[in-house]
Amino acid sequence: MLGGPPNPEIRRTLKAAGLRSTRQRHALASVLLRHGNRHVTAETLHAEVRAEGVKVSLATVYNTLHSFTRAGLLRELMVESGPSYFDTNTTPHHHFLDQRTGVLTDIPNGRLRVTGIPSPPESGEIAGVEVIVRVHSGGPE
Amino acid sequence: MLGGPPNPEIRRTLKAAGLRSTRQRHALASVLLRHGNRHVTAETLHAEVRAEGVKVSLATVYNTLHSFTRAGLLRELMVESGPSYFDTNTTPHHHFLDQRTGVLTDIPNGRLRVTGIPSPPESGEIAGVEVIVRVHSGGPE
DNA sequence: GTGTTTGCAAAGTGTTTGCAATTTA
DNA sequence: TAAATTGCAAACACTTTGCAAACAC
Repeated sequence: MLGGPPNPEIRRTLKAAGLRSTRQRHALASVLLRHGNRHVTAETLHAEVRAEGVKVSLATVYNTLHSFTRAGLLRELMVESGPSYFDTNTTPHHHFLDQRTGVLTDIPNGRLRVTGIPSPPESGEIAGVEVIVRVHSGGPE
Repeated sequence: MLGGPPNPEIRRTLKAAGLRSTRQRHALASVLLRHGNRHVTAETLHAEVRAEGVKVSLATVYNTLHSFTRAGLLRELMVESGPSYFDTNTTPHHHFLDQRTGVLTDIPNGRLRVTGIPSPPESGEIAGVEVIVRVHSGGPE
């Protein structure tokens, strides 16, 4: 399903990000951007492209995830110990973290507000605010 | 400064937490609880007790940090890739993270509010809300 | 004395890196 | 063909673990 000819739209996306369109990057971008918002780790993404028959090394998956992040195509989330997550939703938003399953879910940018932030120490500027709402779901009955 | 006789208050704290008062745990607790709120990693704490002349292995520091966390004496923060931080302030509060220096600072429990959290997926219950305010400070002139 | 804790070294995870071979533009 | 990218294996940072010796109660 992925060995075919390059998709011109993905090629354009990579170009626009200043990245050469290689077979590996194309396959990764294609999987990442195929559905809506996703939270992947290097391992899960690697498994996914390989399952489609594309040969990519794990090191390349790491490199590519970072390139994509630098290019603004992804956002990196360091939520727990364990692997980093990469979020295909790069707009400002926050997350639910299910403590039992480890699953991350977007909190849609909407009603959630953080107010009353005091001014930062060291005369610094606020670069971003991240909210994690830890949830414990009741497990399967 | 730390090789002396055990401090009875620290012994009591450990006892109350259901932990035997060993030389190592006593030294670690003593350093941790000496000043106000602190953010330590296993490495920084290890260096600190050893600088006081107490011999403790790094493995024991890790074990002890987790015991203390389980006992409610510390709170673990996983803020970035890199090492875990342990916070001696176990009351609900949030943090500034200086992106340049990596330094964590408490946001005192006060005006900061998170409002408009939608109900969690999977009929889960909210177990906690964590806010990280990323700050970029202007570096030393 | 008995069960707990320690320290070491080894193993484990997740990630990065050096570098030769390959590929892209 | 020049510059970028890949893949491998080795290195890396942080953390956990197995187990014998040491220790607290």
